[in-house]
Amino acid sequence: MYARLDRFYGNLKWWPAETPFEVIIGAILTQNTAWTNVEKAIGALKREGLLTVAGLNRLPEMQLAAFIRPSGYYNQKARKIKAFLAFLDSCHKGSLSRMARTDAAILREQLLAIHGIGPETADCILLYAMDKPVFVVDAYTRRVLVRHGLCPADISYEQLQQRIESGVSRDVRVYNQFHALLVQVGKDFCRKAPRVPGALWNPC
DNA sequence: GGCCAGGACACCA
DNA sequence: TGGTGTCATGGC
Repeated sequence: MYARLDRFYGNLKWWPAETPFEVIIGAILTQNTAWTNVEKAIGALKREGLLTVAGLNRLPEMQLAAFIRPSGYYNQKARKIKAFLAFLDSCHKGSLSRMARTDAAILREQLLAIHGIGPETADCILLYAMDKPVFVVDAYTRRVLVRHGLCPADISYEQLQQRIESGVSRDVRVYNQFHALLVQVGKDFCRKAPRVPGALWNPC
């Protein structure tokens, strides 16, 4: 599947961000949200020169919420971003490069302990911002694999992650590209099933 | 006007 | 432990 998708789409060059910090903020903002809405929020922060650790640290939570309003759930997400910044400051002296030198398994546990960072967001940060070999499981990954009969629908996050990681090379570039490919093919051919029982949707 | 989008958490039985 | 409600905007 990886080889076929890679041939079909080519290098998708994920994550769409200019800096590791932008990856982290994007990972929080994209929770249950269309990426086009995240781009508006990221753009608003960039225009004001606020998309830096120092910039967001000095921005009050209420004002941050106003900037990221287009991404939806803006009050929740502003709180989550502030929670991450507090973690970065207390555990890694505010340094992303220092954070990146932390062992992947330990860092994952640290991230999961932060309010608003669950398995998928933590793994996005580990893979796309910290260059750790951790596969990101998301709604598209699950949907595409379930509809190909490659895993049961009720498989847990960690079980599905394990299954994929054991099937491809343990390589940051491969994990990066494979996740991007699954999202792309999911968007193109495997939309969410309609609520009406028995109704048809685009089969993969 | 309704559905959906690259989740996570609080609350309850 | 698992199910359900909540958070919210923008595009189709």
